[in-house]
Amino acid sequence: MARGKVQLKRIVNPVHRQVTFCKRRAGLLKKAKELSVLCDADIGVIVFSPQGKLYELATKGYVPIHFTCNIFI
Amino acid sequence: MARGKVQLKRIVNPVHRQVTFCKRRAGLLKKAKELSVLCDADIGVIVFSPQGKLYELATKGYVPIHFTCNIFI
DNA sequence: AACTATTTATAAGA
DNA sequence: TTCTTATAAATAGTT
Repeated sequence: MARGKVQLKRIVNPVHRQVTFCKRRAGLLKKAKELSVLCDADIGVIVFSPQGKLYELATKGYVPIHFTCNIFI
Repeated sequence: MARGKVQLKRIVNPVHRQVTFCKRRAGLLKKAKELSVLCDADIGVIVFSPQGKLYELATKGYVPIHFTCNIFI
């Protein structure tokens, strides 16, 4: 986005990919929380790394989403 | 964000809130899809309106998230 | 982990 | 209510 347009395909370089993953994961969470507050909505964001690790969850009132989705997927 | 900073609290005006909900919901989904593609991650985004209606889901490979979360939450 | 140059998202307006 | 545009926010590349 900044110094160069984003190419919408998998980032090949592992270091670059990891950095982008962290940055954009934080950005996505922030956006989700903003939407939740601004519009009075409940939102769950579930992110899995390629290794299948559950990374985060943003929700306003549904804590059970965490466990439910984690178990059944 | 544009013509005026965002106030991070519930938008009182229903029309304004609905418009913002639609716009930001689309934005959140786009961001989720980008993160998924760029970083090879699986992501689920679940949005409930204040009335409890399930609005969308963005995921790369886990269609079952839809049904699972919808049922158990 | 900080810093910008830019791109992207979007609030307000048309 | 879809389109525009001025501006805020996110972030790619860099340090």
